[in-house]
Amino acid sequence: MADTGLARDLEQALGQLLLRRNRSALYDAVLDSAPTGVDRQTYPVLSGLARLGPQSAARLADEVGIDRSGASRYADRLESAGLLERSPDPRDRRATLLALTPEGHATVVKLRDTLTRHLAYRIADWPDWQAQALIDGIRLLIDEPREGREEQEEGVG
Amino acid sequence: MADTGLARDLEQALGQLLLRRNRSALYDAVLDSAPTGVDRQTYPVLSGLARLGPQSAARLADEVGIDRSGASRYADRLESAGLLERSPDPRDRRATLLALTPEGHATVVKLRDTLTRHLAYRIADWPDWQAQALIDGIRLLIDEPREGREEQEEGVG
DNA sequence: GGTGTTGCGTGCAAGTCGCACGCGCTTCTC
DNA sequence: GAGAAGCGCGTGCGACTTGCACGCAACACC
Repeated sequence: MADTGLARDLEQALGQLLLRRNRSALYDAVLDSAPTGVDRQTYPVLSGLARLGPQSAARLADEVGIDRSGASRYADRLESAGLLERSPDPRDRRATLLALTPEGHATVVKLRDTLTRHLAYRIADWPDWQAQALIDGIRLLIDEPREGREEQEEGVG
Repeated sequence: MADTGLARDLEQALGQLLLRRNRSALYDAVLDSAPTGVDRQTYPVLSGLARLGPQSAARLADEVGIDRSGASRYADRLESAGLLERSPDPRDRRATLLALTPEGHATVVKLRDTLTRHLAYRIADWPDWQAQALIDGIRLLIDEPREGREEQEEGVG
């Protein structure tokens, strides 16, 4: 069982990781070369949609952690960039389903591949167990806080 | 040596962790109960100052990853909240040193302790090696991108 | 059929972010 | 030493983001 010294170290490390500088270092280079319509704001929406599949704006906003209004606006951008399509939900004509177009899907795949390559380069010298432990640790860390939720689909787009 | 499958998993896990929702889950509860002047924007400045010791606004902004103007403005807030003091640098009268007041220092310590307690609770069931591997992994991940930099002081406030 | 609820998209105000400017100080050059 | 060039700081400003609140359309319940 982990003691408080470890917790303190983790707090420090996590704090560093979440600093804007380091978040940017991990993502900006990739996103700066992203196609029109994709940027720091819209990428999470795009990526979340790939993860969840066609979804309502509200559900998507909740997944990403932004306001519904933001999700709607960013969907506008992605839509005019041809990466996303709105279609009425056949089951509920109030609802609008947001779905990636083939181009949108291809974009997500390409961006993810680029990110993956960057990361692969960065962890190239690590032993496998170290990388695996990092992955497991992160997953443990972000799975727990979801105590309020039940459904836990993890479909990869 | 880590292969690309691991990199892909890591990309997915990291992406999730950096989502606004999860970042918020880790920090918002603590920051919402923070004293006047401390919020999502000013906390990194406060914390960075504790880490680096008295520093110029420019250096601090670089550390946190925001613009100098932002650092200056957030310093204003922290200053009027009594958590930070500006003093002219005796070596260079252009420069202004930002330094925590005793109250500021106490605030950082308190907030860090709270964060640490939250994390300790969250990792309570983990085996030590898992927590340690997560910490090491994060540190490896954020140390590498600093290739452009030389100095690497790690003083804890 | 009527009433309350839900999902959506937009208007709006507050806040954030980064560029660019002007001012004071330092450093360099002669 | 005196002038010029460079640097650090704080602020004005415009573009953008963010979340609340509203109105509209559609559903659900009685």
